[in-house]
Amino acid sequence: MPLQESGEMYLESIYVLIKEKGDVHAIDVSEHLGYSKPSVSRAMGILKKGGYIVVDNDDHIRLTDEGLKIAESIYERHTILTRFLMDLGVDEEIAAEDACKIEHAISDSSFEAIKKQVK
Amino acid sequence: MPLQESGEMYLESIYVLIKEKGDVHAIDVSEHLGYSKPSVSRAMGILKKGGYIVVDNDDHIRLTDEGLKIAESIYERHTILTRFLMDLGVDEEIAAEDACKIEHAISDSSFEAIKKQVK
DNA sequence: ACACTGAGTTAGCCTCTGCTAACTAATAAA
DNA sequence: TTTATTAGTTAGCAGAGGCTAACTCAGTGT
Repeated sequence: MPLQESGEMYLESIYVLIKEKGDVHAIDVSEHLGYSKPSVSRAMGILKKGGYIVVDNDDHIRLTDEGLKIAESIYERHTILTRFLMDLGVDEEIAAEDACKIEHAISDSSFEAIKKQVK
Repeated sequence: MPLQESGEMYLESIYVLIKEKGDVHAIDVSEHLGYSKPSVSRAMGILKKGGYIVVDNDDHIRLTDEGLKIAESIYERHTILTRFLMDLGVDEEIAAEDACKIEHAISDSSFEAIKKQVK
């Protein structure tokens, strides 16, 4: 089954945390997203089963190639959309919030069109 | 309780159908959105209870002032966002589809910023 | 050695929002 | 008149994705 919007959020979160601290546990994701531990635990189970992440014996969360590909693409959408809204004069915080909603929703063609605009 | 995203969709649909045909029944909403009759029936119950619509004895659906206010604002978002994406070169169909997702998600400030851009 | 803390999991609840099946009631057609 | 169609409703299922409560288990401190 294909990834839901929430799955993309979790992957993005993992990706960002790896960039920031190099080392991610479920608890970090939990704090980063403001979700409860069980919510994250279940989500990790789904991502594992889907082949998007791998969890080692020390509970380190790692992205698979597929997971990384998706996380990178969502993260790019996030940064570009945030920048785009900020360029239009929207406050950084609100821009990031809105980018977060849009990033999972729009088509490739709309995103590419906006991306061209930002450059 | 405040309106969910789906509630906004139904209101917008009712608004558009009133503009098109002047007269709306649940079955029209059902066909317009591609949802089953029971889904629409329940949604109408929720909108009624929330004071967004009124349904008369002949099952005509009518927007209340509050319902109209919201429907108009969503519809405006829809048209502006579609136009915006089309201005960037996105196909009309895809633009409308993406607008539909974005219109419920973004903040007023982001929308106003985009709106200024379109003018 | 025993108890506390922190992280992860399991079980199970809730809401939202789609769905089908099946009923009701009114109108149209044979 | 009896039947068929059309519209709306009721009952109940499914799955996504939050949540709390409570358990496990490892590492730390007294």
